[in-house]
Amino acid sequence: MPKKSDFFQDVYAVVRLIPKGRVTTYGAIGIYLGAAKSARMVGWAMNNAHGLQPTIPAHRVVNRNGLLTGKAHFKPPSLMQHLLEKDGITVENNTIVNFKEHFWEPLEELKL
DNA sequence: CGATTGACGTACG
DNA sequence: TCGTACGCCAATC
Repeated sequence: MPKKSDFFQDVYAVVRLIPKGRVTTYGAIGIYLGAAKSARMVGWAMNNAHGLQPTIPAHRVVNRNGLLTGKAHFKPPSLMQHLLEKDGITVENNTIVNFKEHFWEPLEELKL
């Protein structure tokens, strides 16, 4: 059977591997997959991941600025911030506080 | 099948 | 520092 774009599957795998209390960026995932310039595809993967199983912690994936750009796609939109705070992450003005400290880079954690 | 859109990021002025 | 332009690739219109 032909398998679908491994790119999307890989995105889901990486997002699922994000530890609790940590966040990453679309660009970081794209770089890890070897598609640094295809950060948009990561976003598309999330869009497709919405509602699929296992649950994808997309709330831990934000843009490079630490801004919850995808919060509008959650149900309700405030759910994203809620989940992040539940993980111990402070969110203010749709932006992660101390984003750099919470940043989780797949290349450093998965390269092993 | 062509044009537009999109949960991004970088480059340029 | 801010705003605009472009690239990237898949899905949608």
